[in-house]
Amino acid sequence: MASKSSGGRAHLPGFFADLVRCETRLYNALNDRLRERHGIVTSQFEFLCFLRDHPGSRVADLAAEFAVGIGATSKGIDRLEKQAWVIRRTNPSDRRSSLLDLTDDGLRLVGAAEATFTETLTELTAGTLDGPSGLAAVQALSALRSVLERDRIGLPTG
Amino acid sequence: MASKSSGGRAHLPGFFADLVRCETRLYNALNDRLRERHGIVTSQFEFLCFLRDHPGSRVADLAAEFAVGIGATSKGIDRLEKQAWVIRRTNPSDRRSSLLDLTDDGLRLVGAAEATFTETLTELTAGTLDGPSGLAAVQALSALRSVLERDRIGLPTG
DNA sequence: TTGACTTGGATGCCATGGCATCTATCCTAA
DNA sequence: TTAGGATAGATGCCATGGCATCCAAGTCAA
Repeated sequence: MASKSSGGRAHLPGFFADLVRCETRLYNALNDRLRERHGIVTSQFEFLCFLRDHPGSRVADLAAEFAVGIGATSKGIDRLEKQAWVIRRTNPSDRRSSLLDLTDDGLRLVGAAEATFTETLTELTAGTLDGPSGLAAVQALSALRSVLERDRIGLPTG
Repeated sequence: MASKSSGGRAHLPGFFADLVRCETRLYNALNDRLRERHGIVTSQFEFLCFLRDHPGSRVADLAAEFAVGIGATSKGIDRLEKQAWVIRRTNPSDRRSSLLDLTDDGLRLVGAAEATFTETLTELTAGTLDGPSGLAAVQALSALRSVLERDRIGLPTG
């Protein structure tokens, strides 16, 4: 009662539980579909999308975007490169790093996978995010994400 | 334009990205705090909370709740049992399964960890979930979770 | 009762991520 | 120029989760 907005605080634990459960189940369901239709999983789809939208990124850029470790990111790119969806180009202005780009195959793949992704997500969330409350949810999560990124919250060590 | 509520559909991919990024970073940050102060990670905290609130649950109940595989759940309980925070009691009415309960140590642990958990979460989300828009977000995620659970979306195989 | 089938969950193998470590490269100051 | 430190990221070890498999126990029909 004494603190302002204490009404919101009270269900923070519930909010977190819902957040994690939604994420887990959507991620699992998208994994199934993407694997079945395109032979990739959601994390790979996200890497490919990012590289399409940010060509010439470095491993560290992906790691920061997705809040995963550098090592894991490097290994993830290894796997995408092994499939010839991504190429590492030596960075001409800093030979410690590489610049990452999609191959033509990678570009085709991400286009096809994106259709599956959007379609599946639409189907899974049908109805529940329409309307003003859904819009508010979308905006609130976006705001929360911005704050977490600004404060560099939850970045793994390496 | 032709479809109703198409305005919401358009940013579904963005919504998903924000959802996953928030989840990842909050989970990472909570892991750090809980590990440092109590020697557990967030997934263990969640298991312990569930067992406190649902004593006598079976492995399958936890698996369903958290949308993880039975095998992974069994191994997670192994680890909690090894620390003497949880005990398996043979189920008198079905000897294939065990009933799970917190020990006194487990009960003390979950109480202490809960304070850290709520405090950290409050700190990390400070401001962004207050107000009517935040409340709507909380409710929308809760509704989405209900639908995903009702339709058994995203449950792993084993 | 018993034999076929189902179910709960324990276990093993593999893939992935965190973290520590290592190397190559870059930067800075003397 | 070069020595000391910082940085990018590749690699190795370990922990965890998915999935397949296996076994014990339950169910049901004949």
